Amino acid sequence: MSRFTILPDPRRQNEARLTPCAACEVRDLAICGVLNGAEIERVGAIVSNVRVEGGEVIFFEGDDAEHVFNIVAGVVRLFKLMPDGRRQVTGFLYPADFLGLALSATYAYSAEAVTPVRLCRFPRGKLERLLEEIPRLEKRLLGNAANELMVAQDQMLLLGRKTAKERLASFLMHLSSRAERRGETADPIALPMSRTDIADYLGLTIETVSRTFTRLRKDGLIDHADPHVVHVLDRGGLEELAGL
Amino acid sequence: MSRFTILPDPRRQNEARLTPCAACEVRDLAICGVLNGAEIERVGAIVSNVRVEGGEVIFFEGDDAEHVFNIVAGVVRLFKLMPDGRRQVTGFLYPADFLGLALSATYAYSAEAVTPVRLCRFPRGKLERLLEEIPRLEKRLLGNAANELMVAQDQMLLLGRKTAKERLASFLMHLSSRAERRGETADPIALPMSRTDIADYLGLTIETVSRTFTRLRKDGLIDHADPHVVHVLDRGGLEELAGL
DNA sequence: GCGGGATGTTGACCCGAATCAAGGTCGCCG
DNA sequence: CGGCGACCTTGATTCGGGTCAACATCCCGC
Repeated sequence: MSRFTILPDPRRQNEARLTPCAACEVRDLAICGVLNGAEIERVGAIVSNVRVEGGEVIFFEGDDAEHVFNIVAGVVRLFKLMPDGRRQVTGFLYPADFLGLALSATYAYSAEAVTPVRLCRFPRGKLERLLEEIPRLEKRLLGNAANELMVAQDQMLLLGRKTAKERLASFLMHLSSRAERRGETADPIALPMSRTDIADYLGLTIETVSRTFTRLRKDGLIDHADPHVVHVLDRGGLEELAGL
Repeated sequence: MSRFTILPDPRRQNEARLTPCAACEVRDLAICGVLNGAEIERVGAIVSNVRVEGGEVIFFEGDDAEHVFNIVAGVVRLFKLMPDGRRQVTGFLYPADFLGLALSATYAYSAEAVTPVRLCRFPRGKLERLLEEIPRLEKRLLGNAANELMVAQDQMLLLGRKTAKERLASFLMHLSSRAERRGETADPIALPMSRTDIADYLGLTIETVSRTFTRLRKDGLIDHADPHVVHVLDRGGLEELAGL
């Protein structure tokens, strides 16, 4: 019934208790980065560690929003579905990203693991109580939300007004600069998601995504032997196309 | 140089001081709805009343984000521009809506008045200090942001996956239910914005918007003698089309 | 009341991306 | 190691919405 496995190995649970949030590998980048030692312990007391296999559901649009999450490792896709199956991917989340903020009682979108994922899970009620006591954390969440809104507006511009080539260039530049911000390499861009995911994110079909990759390659802007690794050959040209 | 006129008539300024935020006509619907008497006075001490003519700029993307605003009366459009002039309208704001939340030092989008507008203007720094002292207000802003994010995701689905007919139906249902929430009539839907605005909001051209209005009319879903007033003939059909 | 600009509608045609269809590549399991 | 299924690429054709163009309507100022 459960959609994820709480780490079942007692040794691991123990390990989680011994090296909790204080030693979290994404702490500084995540919302927890604003917390001091005493505060981080309080957070540690309410979180669970959760694993989800690639392709598995984390939650569905309409589910009771009982938890919020921080991504510790792996990549997650968020999406909305129409009754006839049309899908719009609204975002890809990476380690340190926050997931599940909902005003209403239910989630407004679905979340699935793209790769195997490790999540830090907060019961919503307990987190809300913690927010009362740590205004700095609430401020951090507000900053987060403002940032997500900015990204969402960029995405609306992309979906409403850009051509297929511009969309793909924007997507690649976006991934590249995010990787850089996380301290990873900006040049060979890793694409953990499938062509279908990319298409549903960019408002295109898989065929158009594939053809557009080929066009960018023929134009000398990128190179890719492996469909999931893209080498940037002409960053300036890509940025130009992306509209930056 | 200034893009707006602070009420110049001393009688009015006086009036504003005598009947300030406490008597604000949109107070309950706006973020100020969470404030008590003493708090609202503190807000009243930092706001200015501002008027903007229809078609005038409120701020441009890239401007220093010195103020945030509450809309008291009128309709505002938010949009992003590409270097070649392509425009994406990211939202229409109505009385009681909050405007200008920005994490960065500059606005991430432009705002213009669609109709003549009255704004309540907060210097950003002063509001931030107020937020420190009134956590309830910050919580309200967070709720606001979460809500805007939900709307933004719906809009991404619209822009990425819906047909022209579905987009227009979604738009009309959206306006209608917002009007209802503000206590206005849900049936004759007022469209204060131009076809160009609607097109740039829905990721279409004005011609397609116009043709699609005609199609909805021929399908018996709506009626409109005046292009800025739409009568709903078949709400169920529109909702179905909109995907609800 | 009349002329002109802004806004909206309609028609003819075109084009970029969708659809339909066929292979290609890779990895996994028997 | 061979076959099957998932995923990606490429080609041929179609189609929804864009572009270009003409015209209608309204409003505003003179």
